Amino acid sequence: MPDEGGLPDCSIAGTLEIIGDRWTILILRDAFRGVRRFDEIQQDLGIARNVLADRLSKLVDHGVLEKRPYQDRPVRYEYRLTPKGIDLSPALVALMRWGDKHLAGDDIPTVLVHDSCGTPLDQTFICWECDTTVAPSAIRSKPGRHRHAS
Amino acid sequence: MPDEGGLPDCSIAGTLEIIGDRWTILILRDAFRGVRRFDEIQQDLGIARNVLADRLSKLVDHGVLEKRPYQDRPVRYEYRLTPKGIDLSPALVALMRWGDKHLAGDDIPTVLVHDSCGTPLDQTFICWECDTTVAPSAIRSKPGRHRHAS
DNA sequence: CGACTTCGTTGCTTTTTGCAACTGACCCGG
DNA sequence: CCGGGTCAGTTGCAAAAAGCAACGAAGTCG
Repeated sequence: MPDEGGLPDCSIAGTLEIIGDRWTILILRDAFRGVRRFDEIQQDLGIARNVLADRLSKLVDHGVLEKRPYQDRPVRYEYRLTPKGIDLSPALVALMRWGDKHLAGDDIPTVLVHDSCGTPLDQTFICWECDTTVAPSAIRSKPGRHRHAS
Repeated sequence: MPDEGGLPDCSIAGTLEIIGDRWTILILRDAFRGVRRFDEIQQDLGIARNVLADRLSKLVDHGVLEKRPYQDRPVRYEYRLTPKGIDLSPALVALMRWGDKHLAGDDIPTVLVHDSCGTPLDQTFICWECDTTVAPSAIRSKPGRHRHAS
């Protein structure tokens, strides 16, 4: 993707520069699921090996994944989510939930539940001031701190 | 992307088949921001015209966008989000928030606020049983193989 | 009529992917 | 110590997708 001329006017664009291609989000999903080794990921996704190598190294460069040895005798590496990577979970979950609602039909592959009580979770917006959940229609967007107008 | 054999084992994969390419999410972001006409989108994103035409028609095919005339005398069309498309907002917001936190530094381009009180919003998981927000670390995923009445 | 606008399509070039074979480091059994 | 196996990539080449610029259609305006 061509550089948009310095800082993106929208954080979505910036985020997509890092994870916005056909495979990267799937690689991250695997990382969340515990699929962390090169061959494992490759087989799970059916991604070309060279492309996988490229995506992994970019994710490491961006600090989303971390490459670390998981055994010594033959040194083998795995790719683990960093805290920065783990912070992507709401995004992955949002994509999953959209697929559940609009694509999956009868067969919802995975449900997220509250660890302690087992209840399926909801993902929402919250206004701490009003102490209430906020529907998408009640959201307004405001320009943030000092930046040239669009 | 090759069909993964009928049922994706994960709704993320299914969702990405529809919106998981370099431009589509940006097109949707524009739709949310009110950028809805062909030339407007094309200029805003710098996307190639043929690619834009292709993405728009695919989004219409999938029922995420809707093509409708916005004037008659010369018939002109715009692309509007359907309810299905609007349902993607949590995903877009999650991507935006990640960019805000990890990429933008001091300079947060856009802030989402509660329409009625102006307070910045939070995006969280909620357990209605416990009536509490749930941190990502307290989320467990469960296979959801069977019908979960809609 | 010719110029201008909006929304694309067509043809061609460049970039990115996909594929399969190959390297290299290490282990193990015989 | 030799051949086979595993894991983590790399290399070279073909195929698919994206980028670019020019062209067209359908309508309005002057």
